[in-house]
Amino acid sequence: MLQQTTVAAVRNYFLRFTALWPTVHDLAAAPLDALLREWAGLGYYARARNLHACAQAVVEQHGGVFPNTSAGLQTLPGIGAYTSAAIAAICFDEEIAVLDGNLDRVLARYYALPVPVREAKEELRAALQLSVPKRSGDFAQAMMDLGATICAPRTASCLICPLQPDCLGTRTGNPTMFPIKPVKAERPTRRGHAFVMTDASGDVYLQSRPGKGLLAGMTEVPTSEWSAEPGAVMHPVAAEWRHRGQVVHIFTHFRLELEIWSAEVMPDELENGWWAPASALKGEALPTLFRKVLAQAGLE
DNA sequence: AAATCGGGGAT
DNA sequence: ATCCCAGATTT
Repeated sequence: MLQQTTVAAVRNYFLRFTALWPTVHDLAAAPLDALLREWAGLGYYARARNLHACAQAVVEQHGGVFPNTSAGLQTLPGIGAYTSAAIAAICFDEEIAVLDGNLDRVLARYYALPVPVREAKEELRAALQLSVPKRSGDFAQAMMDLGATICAPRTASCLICPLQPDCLGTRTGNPTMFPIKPVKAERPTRRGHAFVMTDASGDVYLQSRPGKGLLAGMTEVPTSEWSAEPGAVMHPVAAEWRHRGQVVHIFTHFRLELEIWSAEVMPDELENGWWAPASALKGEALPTLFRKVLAQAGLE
């Protein structure tokens, strides 16, 4: 859950998940749909699929016991270079370097790294590995906390930093210029229409998104294609459509502007999805985008 | 190597 | 408005 996500955002999700599924066996036995519903709103939904696949791999291929080495852990779905090293160091005292986003920044400053971190990741890892002590888990967490507090993204409190006086970034007089950021492509805008349909009793028409790609497997209301130029409105069924304004949503690599339409329709004209009472929307696997859409249409 | 994949808190 | 978060996987 914490991959690219702050503790504040994760907190309640973690508490909910561990209450619902206290053991790896519980998680492996749960239906994926249940995980996606509980994950809704947290983002990066591939993580929920990976978590489920990981639990099943641990149960089915490792007898319900996690591997106790970084190499073994990294074979599991969703557990990559950082997470495998973090678990191995913190849980099993493996003397391995743990690099998260904080360490990228701390090390880029410490070495006054003249290139973006991505171009020197393995060199940084090798350099940090030389400093890993016996208490590797404590060291990993201490270094991450140093990055989160003293060597923070916009503020470098060099006067109280224990890495002095060796930090080359501090010696440059401008440590916060590191890490050097790669030139970022500007975020394009995509536009489309979203259609919120209710039946005579007020139930809302929902459907599932495809199993791959953006918001894979999550719940949505029907939309048009999303494209650079706003297409003409093609309502899914004939009805008295009302324009309910616009929803703007920012994804990692594009900005989305959806025109919101609502109407009461005849239920038998729709087939692929299902009808949900407004009171049940809370429990659906609706990502934040579609919760915004429903709110804009006057539901939720 | 580059692109994909969410959402929100801090500034 | 911008940055970036206890990154992983696919292309």
